[in-house]
Amino acid sequence: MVKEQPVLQLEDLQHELIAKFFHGLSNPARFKIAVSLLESEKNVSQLVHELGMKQSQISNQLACLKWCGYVSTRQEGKFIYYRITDERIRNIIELARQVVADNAEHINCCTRI
Amino acid sequence: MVKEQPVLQLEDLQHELIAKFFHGLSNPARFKIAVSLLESEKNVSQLVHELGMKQSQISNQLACLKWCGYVSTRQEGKFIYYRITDERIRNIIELARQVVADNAEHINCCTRI
DNA sequence: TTTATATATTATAATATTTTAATATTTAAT
DNA sequence: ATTAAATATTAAAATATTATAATATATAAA
Repeated sequence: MVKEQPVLQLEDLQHELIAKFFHGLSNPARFKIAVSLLESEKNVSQLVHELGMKQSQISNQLACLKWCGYVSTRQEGKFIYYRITDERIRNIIELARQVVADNAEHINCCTRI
Repeated sequence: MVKEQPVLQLEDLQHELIAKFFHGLSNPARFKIAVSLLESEKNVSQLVHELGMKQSQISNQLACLKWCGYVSTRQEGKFIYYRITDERIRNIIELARQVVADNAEHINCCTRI
């Protein structure tokens, strides 16, 4: 009666982690940064210009993505280049793109999210 | 000079839709509901008991998931059964589970998300 | 060693999301 | 027709997230 509790808690924790993982990709700014970095590694200034967002937002969202392991960095002089750490991110985004393509209207008009 | 603008805007919109799609799975309650429904279709009461959440939360999150096309329903008397609409959701979650398994520490300790 | 440029950090105001309680609606059984 | 059970909706308080401006830090060039 008590024995299964720890397993359930672990599973619960795992689910919360995965939800948190999705949360990383759930913000439009972060998502666009991730998609852009899938193309090639880029430094902060390049992202600022390409995406037209404020530098502080790009930096903040990059910090978030890095902290969660989505992206890694390398320094080259003054510049810091960001790249996608795990190529499986590409697969996940591609799958999501397909699902969304078939459900765009639904998702677009949803006002509860 | 002006010609490419609409394409960029469309792509931007598409990215926002995909981010919104991820947002659907980014809430622990919604994510646990989705995972549970992958196992089999379930009615609201069953989810309430299984997940130990308030009925109004389950209903609200189900409405959200339904609105966005993640789940569909069928009625059987007083009961409304929910099921996952698109099996590709399963693949996306499975991929995410793998990535998270290799990055659990990172994601877990992330305080910026 | 100043200065300029690139990036990071912090604080905060604005906004969005989540949870909950209360209430409404729907359906089936009495 | 009433009642009870299942589900949905609403509104509001609590909480979390986001965007921005201001500031700090780090690096390289002058």
